[in-house]
Amino acid sequence: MIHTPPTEHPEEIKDALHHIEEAEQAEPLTDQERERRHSLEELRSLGIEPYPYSFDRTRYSDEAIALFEESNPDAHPTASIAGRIMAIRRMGKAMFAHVQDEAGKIQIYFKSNELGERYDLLRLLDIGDIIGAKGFIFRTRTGEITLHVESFEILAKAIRPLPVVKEETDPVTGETIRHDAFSDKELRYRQRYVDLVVNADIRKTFRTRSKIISTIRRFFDERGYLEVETPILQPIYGGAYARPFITHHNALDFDLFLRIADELYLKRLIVGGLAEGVYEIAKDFRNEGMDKNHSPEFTMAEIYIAYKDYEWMMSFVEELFVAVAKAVTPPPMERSGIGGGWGVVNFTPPFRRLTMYDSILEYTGRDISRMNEDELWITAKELGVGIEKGSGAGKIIDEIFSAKVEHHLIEPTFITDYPLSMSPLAKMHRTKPGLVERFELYVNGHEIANAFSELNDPLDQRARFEEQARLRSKGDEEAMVLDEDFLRALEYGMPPMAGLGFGIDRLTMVLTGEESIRDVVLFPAMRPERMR
RNA sequence: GAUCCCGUAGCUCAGUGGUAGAGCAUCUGACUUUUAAUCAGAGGGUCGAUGGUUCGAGCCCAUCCGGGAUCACCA
Repeated sequence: MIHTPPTEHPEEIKDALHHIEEAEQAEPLTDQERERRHSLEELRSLGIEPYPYSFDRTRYSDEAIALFEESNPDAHPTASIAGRIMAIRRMGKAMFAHVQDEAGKIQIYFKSNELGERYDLLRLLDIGDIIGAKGFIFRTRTGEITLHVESFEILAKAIRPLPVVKEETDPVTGETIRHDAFSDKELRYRQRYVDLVVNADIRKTFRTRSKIISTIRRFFDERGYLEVETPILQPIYGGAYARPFITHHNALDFDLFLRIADELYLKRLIVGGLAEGVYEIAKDFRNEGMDKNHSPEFTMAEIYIAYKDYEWMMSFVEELFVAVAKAVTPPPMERSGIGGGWGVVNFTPPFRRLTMYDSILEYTGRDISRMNEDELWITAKELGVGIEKGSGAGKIIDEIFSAKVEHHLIEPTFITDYPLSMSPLAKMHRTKPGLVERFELYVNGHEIANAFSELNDPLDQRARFEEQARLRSKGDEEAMVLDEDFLRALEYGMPPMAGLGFGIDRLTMVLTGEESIRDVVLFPAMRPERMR
C-alpha cells in the first residue's frame, strides 16, 4: 500500500490532480511545485493530514543538544522537537535531515527497520516541510549530536521550493561556510519570510532590534515614565521639518496627515500633567526620498520629561545608550564593520561633548562663532561647501557642519548649541545669544538622537511659528505649520522640560552593523510587485 | 528627480551576433551513522516586457517595468 509508484495514482489522487491542472492553467507550476502537490495529495490519500493542528514539542534544538551534553555519556535522553527541514540526506534504508527551529538546527536520523511503514512516508518529505519528531539523542560516528527518531509527524507540507543554502563547517576555524546564498536583495525584501528562514544573520539582526526596543522601554518604565499613544492621523502635522503623507477620512470628508513626529502631542500631555515624563515608541511617516538612511515609515522614540533641561538629558541619553549597547553587544561594547564603511564604535562612557562652533573650528580651523551672514557665506565658499542662494546664517552653518564635520564623528559624540533659526521648538540658550539649548548625538557619522530644552514661552513659540510661516510662503515646503491648538496648550502653562527623539532604525543599524535601513526593517517599502 | 550598474532554470551564476550552459535543488536507480553525503542517469527556459537593427539577437539600439548603487533632496 505504501509503495505506490508515482505514475499509478488511486482515483482520489487523480481527482486532486485535476485541481493541480486547473491551478496550472491559471499560473503554470514548476516541476518542483507539481511534485510537491503530488506528494501532498498522496499523503492525504494515505489518510495522513498534512496540516494538523498542533504538536507537543518538548525541546528546542539547542536544549536537546545541551540535554545530551549534560547527561552521562551512556544516557540517551529523549526529546521531541519541531521545525523546518533544511537539508535531507537519503541513504537508502536510513535518512538524515536537519531541522531548524527558533534556536538553531539539530540533525535527525531515521532508520527503516525501526520505523517500518512510516519510513516509506519519508519519500514524500521535502526541504522546507515542517515536521515534529520524537526520539532519543545520541552522537553519530562523525560526532554530531542527533535525534534518533522513533516517531514523527508532518506538521505542514511546503508546496513551494525553498532556496537551498548549503552550509559546511570549516574544520580549522569552525566557521560556517555558505555555498548557495539567497542573496537577491529584491527577493529578500519582498519575500522576507524566505529570507528569515534561510539567512540566520538577518534573524539575528531583527532579534537584536527587538531587544533594543524592549531595553529602551524597560529603561523608561523603570524610571517611572509613562508610555502613551498619540494620533497618527492628524489634522495638522508638526514637530519636524518634513513633507507629510496626506490621507482622507471619508465620514468626515476631510484630509488628514500622517504624523511626521509625536512631539506636539506629547507636550500637550505634559501640559495636562498626565505624567511628568511621557514617551512613545512608534512609527512616523515622511513623504520624501528613500535611500539607505531614509525610509518613508520609520520608528521613532520620543520622551519628554518635566523640570529637566538639555544638560540633564545629555547624561540621560548617555546612560540609556550605554544600557542598550550593553544589552545587545558583548563587552567592551564594540563592534567592527561588515563590508567596510563601518568603523569600530565604542559605547563606553563618557561620550565626547562638543559645541557646534567648536566642532567646526576643530575640523576646519575656522572660528565662525562671531561671524555675520556675509562672513559665513565667504567661509563656506572658501571651504568648498556649496550653499543655496538665500540660505540664512543657520542654514549655512548647518551645511558647513554636514559637509566638514559629520563624517568625522564615529565615536558617540554630543554636538551642542545650535543656531536658533534651525530649531523653532527649542528654548533660547541661557547665555549664548542666537543659539538654542539643543544637542544631537552622532555615531558613526550619522545623527541618531536630537534633544533640547523645550520652548515653553507661548509668545516666543508663536513668533517662531510665524517665522516658519514666512519661510513657507517663500516656498520652503518643509517649514513647520502653525498649530493654534498647540499654542493654546502652551498658553495654559507648560513646565520647563527636556525632550528627546531618536530613530530606532538608525540606532539598530549602528548596533548591528547593517548599512542600509532596509536591512533593519522587516518589510521595507517597495513598489508593488506584479505577481506572475 | 539625475546618473551608472543589474534582470538568463526553484536558488546562485557563466554565456561580447551563429543550435541556451554549470553547481545546488528536482525526478529515476543504488546505498542502514551521513553531513556541501556519494555514485549512475534524466527532466526543467516567454534569457524582465515591447518595439527596432540584422540573413540571424540572451548579446546591438530605443522605450517601458522592477531592483541596486551614487548624487540631489532630506531630521
